[in-house]
Amino acid sequence: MASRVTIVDLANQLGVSRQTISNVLNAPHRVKEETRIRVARAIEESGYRPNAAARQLRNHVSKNVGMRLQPAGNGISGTVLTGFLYGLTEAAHSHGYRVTLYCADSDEEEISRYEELVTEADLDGFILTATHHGDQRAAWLAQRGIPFVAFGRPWDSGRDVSDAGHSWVDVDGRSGTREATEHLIAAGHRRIGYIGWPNGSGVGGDRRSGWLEAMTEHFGTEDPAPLIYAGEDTAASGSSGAATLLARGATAFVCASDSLALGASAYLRQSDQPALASAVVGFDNTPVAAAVGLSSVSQPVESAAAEVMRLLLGHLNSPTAEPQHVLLRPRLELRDLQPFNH
Amino acid sequence: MASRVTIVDLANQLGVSRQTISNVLNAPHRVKEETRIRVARAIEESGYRPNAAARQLRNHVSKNVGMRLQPAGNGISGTVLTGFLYGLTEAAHSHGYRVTLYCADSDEEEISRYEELVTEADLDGFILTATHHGDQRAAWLAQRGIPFVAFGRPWDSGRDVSDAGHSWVDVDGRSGTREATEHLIAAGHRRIGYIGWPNGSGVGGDRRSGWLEAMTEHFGTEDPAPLIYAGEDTAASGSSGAATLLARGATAFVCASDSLALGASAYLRQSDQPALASAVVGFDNTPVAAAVGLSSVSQPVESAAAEVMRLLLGHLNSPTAEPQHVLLRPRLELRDLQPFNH
DNA sequence: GTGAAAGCGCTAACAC
DNA sequence: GTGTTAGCGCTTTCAC
Repeated sequence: MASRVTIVDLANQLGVSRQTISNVLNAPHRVKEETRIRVARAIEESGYRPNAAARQLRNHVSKNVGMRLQPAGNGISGTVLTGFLYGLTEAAHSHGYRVTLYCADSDEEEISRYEELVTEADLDGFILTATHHGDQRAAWLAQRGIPFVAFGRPWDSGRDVSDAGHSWVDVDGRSGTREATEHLIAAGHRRIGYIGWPNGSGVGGDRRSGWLEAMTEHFGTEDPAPLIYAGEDTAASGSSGAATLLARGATAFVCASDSLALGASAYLRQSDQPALASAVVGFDNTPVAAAVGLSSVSQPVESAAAEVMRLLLGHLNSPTAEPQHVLLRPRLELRDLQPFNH
Repeated sequence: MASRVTIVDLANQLGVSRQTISNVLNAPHRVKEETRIRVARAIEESGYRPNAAARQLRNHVSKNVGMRLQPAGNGISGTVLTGFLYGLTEAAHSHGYRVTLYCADSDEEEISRYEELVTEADLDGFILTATHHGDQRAAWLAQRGIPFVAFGRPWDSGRDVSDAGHSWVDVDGRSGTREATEHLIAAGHRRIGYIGWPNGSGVGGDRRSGWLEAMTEHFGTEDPAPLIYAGEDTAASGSSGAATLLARGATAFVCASDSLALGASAYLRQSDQPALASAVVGFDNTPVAAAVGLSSVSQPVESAAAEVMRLLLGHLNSPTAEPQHVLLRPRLELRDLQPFNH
């Protein structure tokens, strides 16, 4: 038991009222400079820390924000989530906030968790992932004036609904695949294939559109359809994609994920044009990409987290703040392909 | 603002004292059955939730446990961490606890974070990862009687120091590679190679020993050294390992990681014995393994988290509880190798 | 600019 | 068994 020093101890010790200590901390301008310095120094030396519970009881503010953790497989998980969470925790800390985690199996359950966390633990705000148009959670929170920011644009059956009435931060997948495509164009490629997922996923469509944009811009009139392959998110599907598109004359490949890219590059390495294996770009810059030396579009997850926190603070500090949207540019991580199958 | 109903509202409404309400919640045996039921029902109907801050202020107990998030690359991260965190959050919730995250760049910084989180936010306990012998953090916490449990045995320059004076939960890597090896033996293999990391890492040594044990047990007298390959944790290194060991007559491969296994299987597929590619087993069952259809040893991270929480609760409820150690068996996830490079 | 009073919502201790 | 008293540590009035 560290003997906790309270505001009263400090006040007695300094011969001032506890209110003065409180003011030094919360409203420094109301205190005479001289007193302020004397008190501040004493706080420093004594190791006094204002008790969060007492503050929370008084203010109904916990300096805590909540984020739901999805079971593996749903929404973001793995490396991207880890990086985001790390960034979020750091950003929160640097603003005097903490991050509380919670789980839920459905949106309904998440809402009852909100109810619990807000009334019981006074959580100040939330970070949402995987929002969609007409999201019950967003509506529930908005209706009660509980601040929140989404990581990820709200998608609705493949369409981006950026005009949603709430703040969000996202990574611009389109810009990422566009940059990847342009990199390949600059390297002399002209027939660049796109290996992705079937229509319907917002993220998938977004990533595809960057490739499409670059291709259209540079090689305007050609029909892009023959250079597109869509399948499930596995390496096997990536291989099939590479095989299919190679047969159609593709010499380079932009992929919607590292799994697809892994399969594509593996296929190419053992094809009759193994050099093309290094003309494959993946997405998300997962550890696989690093392990095999695959170029990949890297999401700036920590910056995204910092932005999320920044917007959330805006809402926390002024409840009437307008929703804001931030779209971050990913970075193309270029690597030399490791000759890992020979 | 949801109109919060407090213990006083409820007491007035029911015509009992607030203490009775409190008793129904915290010491039901002291309340007459009839009253208890009446109060319990009213609690249910009114949606009353005891305020955490008030409770915390009174009890110096926050019903919150803390866990440090490591920046990507250090210690566990990615899928394993995500799964563990999810399991931890669920387990905590089911016992009425919440999980608070924090960051630190070093052990020293983590300790100052403890100080802050304990005195300021009344965190009740902590989960440690990557503990080692003579860990400052463990000593600091133990000295102050702050409950904690480690995920991972304390390793000291490659040696397991299971006798550490604190509770831990870990996954038995040895048992995992042993099972993988025995699976391959049962499939008719005899010369089974091990592709791992250089000596020095506790986890690496642990995983290697399972293979060694199984080999020694089944093929006693043979010198295992020629069947071992050690390199960095990349697919390229896995390929080199497979090439080297294949030349020495290996027909199957147990790997310390999925990255290594990925490289090994890719190498084998394009070797003159492509069928051997399916005689490769990885470790950690990451998304790569799933994507390429690689068999892999899977850590029961959610059970590990549940166990961590169970031990932590033990310490939370009785501060004098003896340290306990739990070693969990991983599971061999068998997959049919996808022909992803053709 | 500083101090005094009051109360946030809860529970341990005690009295009834 | 149930009610009363007191106080956890803090901050927002309001006097001074």
